[in-house]
Amino acid sequence: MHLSTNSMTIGTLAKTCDVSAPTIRYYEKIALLPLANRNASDQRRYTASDVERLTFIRRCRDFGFSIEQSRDLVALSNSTTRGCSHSRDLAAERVTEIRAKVSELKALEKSLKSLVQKCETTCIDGTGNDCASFRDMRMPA
Amino acid sequence: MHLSTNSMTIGTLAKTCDVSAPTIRYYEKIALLPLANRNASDQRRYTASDVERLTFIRRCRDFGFSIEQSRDLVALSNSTTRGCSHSRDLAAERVTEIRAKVSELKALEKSLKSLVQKCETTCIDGTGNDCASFRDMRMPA
DNA sequence: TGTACGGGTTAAAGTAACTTTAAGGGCAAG
DNA sequence: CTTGCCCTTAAAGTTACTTTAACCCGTACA
Repeated sequence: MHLSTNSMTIGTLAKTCDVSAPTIRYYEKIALLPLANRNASDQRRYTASDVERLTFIRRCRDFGFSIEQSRDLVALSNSTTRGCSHSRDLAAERVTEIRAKVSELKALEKSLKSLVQKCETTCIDGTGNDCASFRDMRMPA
Repeated sequence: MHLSTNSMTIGTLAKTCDVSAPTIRYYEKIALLPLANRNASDQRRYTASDVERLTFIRRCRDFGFSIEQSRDLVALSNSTTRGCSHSRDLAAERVTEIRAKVSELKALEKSLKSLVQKCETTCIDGTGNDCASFRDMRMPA
């Protein structure tokens, strides 16, 4: 596999940035990535700047930003005239959301653990109908 | 609103169990709920046992079980012959998944916070291109 | 009596963010 | 020369619903 940084195949770009080739085509279709250059056989060829852009997008997605938010962030990160304070604010918002999600999940973990606990202490050999956990889960608010 | 527990409308069931009416119809379509009884005007009518079943499903979903897992759990919870150990195991698995998700999110929170931090200390008034955070995010692995 | 309102009904399309499938072309190695 | 891997496209599938369009029904009010 020849990986001259100046004309990577989609497969190479995919491996380099750790996304799938269909996802790259999908990103192109929704214009998150620009239309790729093509070689004589009409195959997409990519360069180092594509690696950078896709890596940036991948990071955004890893950070939990939506496609549309990632699109904004790409635009902001390429802007020479606008500051990055908007991006900073977006990131700060994400931090808040993530904190909320973490507490939510912790509460959920606790509930589930007590469900398991109850199941273990009250109905190890019982039937579903007798299971205390199930009984409680069928009770409306 | 007459809410004789013996013939609730879909709207009443929805409110009681805190799910939307379209969702109830959807659950019926995918056979997570049985075909509802109809009144003379062909409208769905529900009873207390429907409230129990839907509440149970709602709980499963709140616990983060997929529709298919919830379907299993409903079947298990209604079984008179099979124990609930399988459900207990499913719940225990969820706990593990949730723990992993929590650590993941915490790590993410940390990264994002340092991103915000960097942005604040190095480029409050800079352009996107100069922003240290952006620069780093474009660097492949 | 008429009509406006707040329910209910259906099927179908939209959503996010891809993944999977089908059906095919190109090219290098064995 | 054929096997195998990579590439191409468009379209359908996925999850768990939500939204929309177009309609029916019973009742409360003027």
